[in-house]
Amino acid sequence: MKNEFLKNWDTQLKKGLLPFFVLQALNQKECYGYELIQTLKDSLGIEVTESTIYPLLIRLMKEDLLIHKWVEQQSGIPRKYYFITEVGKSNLAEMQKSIVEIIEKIQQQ
Amino acid sequence: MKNEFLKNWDTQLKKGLLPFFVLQALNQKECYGYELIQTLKDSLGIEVTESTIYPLLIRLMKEDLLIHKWVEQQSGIPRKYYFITEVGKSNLAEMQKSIVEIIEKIQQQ
DNA sequence: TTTAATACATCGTATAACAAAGTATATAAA
DNA sequence: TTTATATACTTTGTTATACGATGTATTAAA
Repeated sequence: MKNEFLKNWDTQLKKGLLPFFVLQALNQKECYGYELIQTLKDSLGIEVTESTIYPLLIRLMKEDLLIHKWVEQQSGIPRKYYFITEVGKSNLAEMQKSIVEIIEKIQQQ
Repeated sequence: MKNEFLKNWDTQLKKGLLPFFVLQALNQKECYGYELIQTLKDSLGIEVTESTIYPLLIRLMKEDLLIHKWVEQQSGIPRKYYFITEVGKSNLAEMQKSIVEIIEKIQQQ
């Protein structure tokens, strides 16, 4: 079991990595919010709650990195699908560069 | 020049990585606060201000990951040297494991 | 004598994850 | 039938932490 310090640290680390992982995921395939939570968990082992993901998606839309489209379902609640924009793609590319640099710094020490 | 989104993202990423880099640096060699700012910049290219590093060091001491010792100088202001504790070392080891896992996740996609 | 570098400290602000609570639909179990 | 569970989106309040701004003090160089 992780101690308080490590749990807290994990949370802070997530603050930086989550926007990157979300843009990365949406760059590969459009998703709706609830689906994204599953995707992050299944493919990356990253656990996020709805109260984290929905405000984040709203923020990324305000920054013009994402757009959304409501899609009605034959049954059940409509889904809000998110798509990465060109702005989103260029920002993601910058983020990838930064991440690669940081990884190199971590590995070279 | 980075846009607002990316500058902000850099800051958030730092929130997670900084405690790791600080512990890592102090694990290699004890430092005083002002020296640590130079070390982080010179060896990792990470720019932090005093209003970031001093509260962080205080926090890591409260968590028992660090201890400090004042060292008087022949001339000038006394220096507060920080040393990593056993608790600090074990937490750093956990952080290293997490970081390695995250790097693997980033690289495998 | 004034500027800059060294060295430590603190206050206020902004950002963002997350718990908690809420709304709504659909299905399976009791 | 009622209840629980899963799906799907939203918002409010709390908490953690980087950082700008500001302050104190010492020393050396311009």
